Amino acid sequence: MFDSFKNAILSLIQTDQQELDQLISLCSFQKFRKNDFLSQPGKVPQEVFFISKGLLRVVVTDSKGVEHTIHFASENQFVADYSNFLLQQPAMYTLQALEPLEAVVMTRQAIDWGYQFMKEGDKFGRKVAEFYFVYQDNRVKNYYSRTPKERYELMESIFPQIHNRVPQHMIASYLGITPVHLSRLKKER
Amino acid sequence: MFDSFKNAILSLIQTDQQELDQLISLCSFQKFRKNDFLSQPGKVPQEVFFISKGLLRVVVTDSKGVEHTIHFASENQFVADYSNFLLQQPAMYTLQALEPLEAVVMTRQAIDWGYQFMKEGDKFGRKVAEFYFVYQDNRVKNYYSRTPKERYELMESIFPQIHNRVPQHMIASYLGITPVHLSRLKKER
DNA sequence: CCAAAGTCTAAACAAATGTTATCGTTTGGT
DNA sequence: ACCAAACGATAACATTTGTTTAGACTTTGG
Repeated sequence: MFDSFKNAILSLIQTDQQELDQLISLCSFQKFRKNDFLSQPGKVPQEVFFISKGLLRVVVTDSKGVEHTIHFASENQFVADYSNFLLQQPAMYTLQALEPLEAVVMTRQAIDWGYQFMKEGDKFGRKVAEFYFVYQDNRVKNYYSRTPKERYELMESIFPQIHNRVPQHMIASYLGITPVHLSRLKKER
Repeated sequence: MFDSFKNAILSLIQTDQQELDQLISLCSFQKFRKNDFLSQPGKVPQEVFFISKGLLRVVVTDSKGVEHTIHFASENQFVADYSNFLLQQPAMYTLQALEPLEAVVMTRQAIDWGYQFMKEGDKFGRKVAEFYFVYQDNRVKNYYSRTPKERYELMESIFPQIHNRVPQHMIASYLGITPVHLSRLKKER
């Protein structure tokens, strides 16, 4: 149940079975149905999810109530409203399962315990933060320097399978355009 | 010369004079004139800068040769092509001084030394990565959920002084619009 | 198995944003 | 102090992207 979670940790730091078991004893395992919400805006995030199976999207809702799908996350990825988890401020992101989903739930206590007591706890946190910084930095870079059409082609080359897993209007949203416009771009190509 | 650098570290972790002095012995101090480049695309970044005085911009150049100003950084901030520093890949960012600038230069060796030998080295790296993750996450969030006009007003409220320090075409670029359009938005307001 | 909801495409039109060119003004170098 | 370059505003026009609506097709749930 926690195997892929353990492997993810082991790929980033050196640890031992005892540390891992103690960490896992502070975590839980949770299943979600399609369309379920893992978390919603308003309350301060108290957990980070590690997806062992399934797919979800991260949504931000603007001041006019329009939803923007800004991330997809699937197997073997950590996901949360990590900014507001760190800042201990009310969440702004909605996390919604797009497929039946299974996730390890790391609570704030588990994470704090890891930083305090695991030999390479801080290194683990550093690696995760670095990984997601790089991810976000790429997003920013691409948003500035690529047209929607280029972003679409980039996404196609990186995620050839995503079309089969999520509706196109979410992909359009992810690309920062409307579904109608995405349809147009696909035709033009 | 290294005072603000020391304070920045002390605000994130606990350390002692000896650790700090050893770290600083691995760093250098460098001055740049206005318009000088701190780093340019192509070579693998080997340093992270800490700005003690002045202002710079971070630029990404797209496939058509168009420059996009994607960040400004000033006093008491760390700055680098951090993604490619971490990935050890050729830089994509240009760092250019917009004012006479003074910076502490942390080399890769200094940083690796810190992670290996400072008691809270990894924690420091974690805090920095977390800080910049939050910053980038905000950028992404705002880019998705705010119009250029809203981003302009947001920037005005956060950086009321930036107009006096950088030309408007760089601000327009930062907002993701053309200078002509920014001029229009300012008029409409 | 059917009805309802969701999905994709398409067309016509509207709004936002980009492009180019011009003109004063400011700035920087000598 | 002078001149060339950079800068910011503006207008006219072009292009991109959004909005609305409609229709065909698929999926879903009872």
